[in-house]
Amino acid sequence: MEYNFKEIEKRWQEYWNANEVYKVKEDKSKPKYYVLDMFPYPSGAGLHVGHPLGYIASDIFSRYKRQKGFNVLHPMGYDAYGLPAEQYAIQTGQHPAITTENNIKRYREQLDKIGFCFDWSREVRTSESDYYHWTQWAFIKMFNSYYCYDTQQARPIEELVQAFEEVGAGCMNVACSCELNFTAEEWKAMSEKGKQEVLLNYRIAYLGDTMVNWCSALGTVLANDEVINGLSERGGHPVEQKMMRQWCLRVSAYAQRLLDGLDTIDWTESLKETQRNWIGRSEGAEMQFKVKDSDIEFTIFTTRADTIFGVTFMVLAPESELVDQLTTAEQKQIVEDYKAATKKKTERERIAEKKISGVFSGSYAINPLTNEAIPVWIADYVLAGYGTGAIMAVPGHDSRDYAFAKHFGLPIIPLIEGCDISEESFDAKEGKMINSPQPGKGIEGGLVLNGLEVQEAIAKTKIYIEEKGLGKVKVNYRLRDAIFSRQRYWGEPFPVYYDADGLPQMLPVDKLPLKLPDVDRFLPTPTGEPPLGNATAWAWDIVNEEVVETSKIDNRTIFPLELNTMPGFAGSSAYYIRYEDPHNDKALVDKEVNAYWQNVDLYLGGTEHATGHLIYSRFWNKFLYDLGVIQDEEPFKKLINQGMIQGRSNFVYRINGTNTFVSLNLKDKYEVTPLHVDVNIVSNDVLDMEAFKNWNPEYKTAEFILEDGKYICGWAIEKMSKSMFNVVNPDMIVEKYGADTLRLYEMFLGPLEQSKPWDTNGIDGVSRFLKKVWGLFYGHTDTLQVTDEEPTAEELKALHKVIKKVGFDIEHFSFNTSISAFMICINELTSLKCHKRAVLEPFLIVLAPFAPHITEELWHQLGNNTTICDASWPVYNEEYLKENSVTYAISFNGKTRFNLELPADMTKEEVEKAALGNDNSTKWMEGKTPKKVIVVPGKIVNIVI
RNA sequence: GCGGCUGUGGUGUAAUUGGUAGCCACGCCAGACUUAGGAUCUGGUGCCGAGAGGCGUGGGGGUUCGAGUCCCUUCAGCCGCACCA
Repeated sequence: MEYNFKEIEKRWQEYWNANEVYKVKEDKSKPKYYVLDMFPYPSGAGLHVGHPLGYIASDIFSRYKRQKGFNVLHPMGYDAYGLPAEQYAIQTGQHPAITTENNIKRYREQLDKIGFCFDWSREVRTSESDYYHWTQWAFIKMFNSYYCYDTQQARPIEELVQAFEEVGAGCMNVACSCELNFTAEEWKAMSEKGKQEVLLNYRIAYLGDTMVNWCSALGTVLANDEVINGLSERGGHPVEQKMMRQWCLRVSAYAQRLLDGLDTIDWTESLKETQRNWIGRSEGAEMQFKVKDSDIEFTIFTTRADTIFGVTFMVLAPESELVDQLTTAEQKQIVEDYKAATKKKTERERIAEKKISGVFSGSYAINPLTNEAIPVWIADYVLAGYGTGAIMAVPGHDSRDYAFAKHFGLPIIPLIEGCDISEESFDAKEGKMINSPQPGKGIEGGLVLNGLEVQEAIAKTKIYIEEKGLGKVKVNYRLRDAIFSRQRYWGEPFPVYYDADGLPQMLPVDKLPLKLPDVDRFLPTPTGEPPLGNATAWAWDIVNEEVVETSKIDNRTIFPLELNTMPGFAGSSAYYIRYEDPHNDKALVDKEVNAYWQNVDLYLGGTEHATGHLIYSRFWNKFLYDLGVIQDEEPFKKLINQGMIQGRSNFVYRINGTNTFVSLNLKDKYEVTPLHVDVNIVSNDVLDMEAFKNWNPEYKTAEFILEDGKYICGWAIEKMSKSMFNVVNPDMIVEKYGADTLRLYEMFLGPLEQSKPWDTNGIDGVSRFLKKVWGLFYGHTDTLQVTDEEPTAEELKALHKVIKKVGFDIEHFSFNTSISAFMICINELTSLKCHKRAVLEPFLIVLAPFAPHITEELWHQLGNNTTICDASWPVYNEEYLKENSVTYAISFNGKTRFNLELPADMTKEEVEKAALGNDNSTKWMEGKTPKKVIVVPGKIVNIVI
């Protein structure tokens, strides 16, 4: 009987669906385990073989955990809002909801074929209103919260208002956009509008004027992580900096917690490091510098407070507000020109140019420690967005300041003993300080750093400036607030309207969800408003508390709704929580349900989300934790990044000017052009010539120069993409080899976390293996090959070896080696014909879930009435593995010379004796007596002569 | 520039975590069965050497009886951050 995977897989797929085998409920009698995959964006191209890699791994792990007695939550859903569907809509007029629906259908079909154990009853889609209801709800909560640094958590905004009424803003240690200082009286004197404007500086979701990444090609702003080297991540369009009023999330308030949290989670070091870089904590000090002959004072940030005596000039970012204040009349023209020139350049150009430029402002600042006057320059190498947009320049010990000083002939002072600054600055934070000014000479206090190590000097200077009130210790973060508005249609609408004062107001939460309205065109309105401006039914009737059609309104108080939509990361930030309680219409998640499922135990997905989704999601989660909605501060306990599957392209070589193609190893004899050929008509690099002729009319008349009667194609590793004809579709593999083969092969390809090219060439190995498994049960007959014989000791040993190894490897996410181990086991068990075969079933269920159909009959013969899916992992018994003999490697002076098989229960002394007392040893010892004999039990005996 | 990761046969990889390097596969070679083979089965396959034997985990050095594994150094590749003060 043939191994008929098509029939087997179809039958099981139907069985699973009909019986809802993988549906899970909270079950307090079992420990929970939560396995999550990063949900896919359902693109029009469907899945290629790279997509299921992580899903297969998580599926194996889920099935394993389930067999180990855990109640496993393993859901799946769709990140359904996003740009591609909208771009497609703009081009074709097809509504994104329709394309998305179609794509999801296709995805589901493909996923089902591969045989995953997802609980589809918990499916979520970010574009469904009962899902984004809770995205909008969280946004409102963020709007109504501020961040308190003292308690390190989000607090209700009412508390802040109360504090303002009682003590004003002076001594509040809270996160805000710009530091404000007002008394309780001043606060009370403000108008309601004024108060609201002030509060926007504190809210966690706030409307603020910020420099944004504006991408005119996409017609929207983008978050920092969506911009790579000055180009948009999607589409690669240029991005410019622009000041715009946008919704933002105060992610920066959580910087320290996002950093600290990394130490509590089990992620790869490289990913944590990427996040640390992105958060970019730096400890330093802020110092005030007075401007000579003026009342103006400005603040700089430095991590090298110890270099204060080496400051020879100051630099302001051209965008800094101080520039206008500090520019003297005679420098005005030159400064204006410089500002204009800088503005014209994109950030990308500025970085790429690497040309030193800058102008003198005409003003001088006073070094607060030496009272010396130092020139203030304006240069674009200082960024407005980081720190205070102003620096003290220490050319002796900072390479950028050094280059600037050399270029403009400014003085350079060395501050560290023995450093050579004739060619370059000395940036290292090590060495003994020199060149502190002598105390007394009219210098206040007198800070002397001479002789101190750099680190000591930094600490001493910080203390000094705090004591003297010259500045304060400050921690700076690179992490910016997230810009949360997109001028796009296909996203979550904001639950926001604007009142008569133009102030943003939240919709009442009981009116959520605010549904995305229909529009007939997806481009911005003629007046330049976002696409939602095309909706006729898009205003808020405050009296009747409803969304109304503006065209039908007469004499009612209505206010315009926000026309921006939320960005992609809004919907993906808390989806894991929603899976726990997907149909709850009272809350994001029920508290008790959340207390049971908690956070994600294992999260699988690609590294590409390191600075996007994985930061936002942690932020969002921490915010919900602060609210008390969920019980865990971190969303994902363990994270595994599966590697990318690259494409393996094939080439044919056309002799120039002909329609003749020459095989790979003969091509050097001709002038040829390599051409991509569809990998699906190539097998083991051998071209199917008939298929090639039919592939493209151009090649209908193709002729071939063969080697050994075959046409051998060349190959290269490239990104998997349509244009390179190297896309391998999982459906085709399933069709040809079966889903179990696909699953096993994807795992067998190599370590999960490594990127690797897809190469269908090796798939025959696992395909043969599964046929062998089949043969193990059926032999060459149609009847099940089973006897009642007890298994032999050898068979039991093979079985228990594999129980141990496969279990261990799965727990360590080493799926390739666990499959290898299983293959060895099957090879060893070919003779096993007894009922113990049933023990193999758990392995099959975990690694190749359709295959247990093979033993379905056997299962019932054995009197089991549970479903095979409930099988439990076999109990490992060390006893069967015990060896009765051990092979020792006998070495002389560290060189192994022969092996010796000895009984396993020998003592060290007995082994030593046996090792020395044989002919081989006598030969190698050449009559000498051993100086030392080292016995490693069960492994090696080294005899030192 | 700073930080992280990775280097093993013709190929993908493995190594009980310091113990006979190359498991399991692909490919290749030989054989068997076949009208046929892109089917199946059996055996072989790190490199050099006719052989005994020697050499082998990017290179160099070290620790150790013993190193792919630990330490130092160097080279190559991939990834993240980057006029971040």
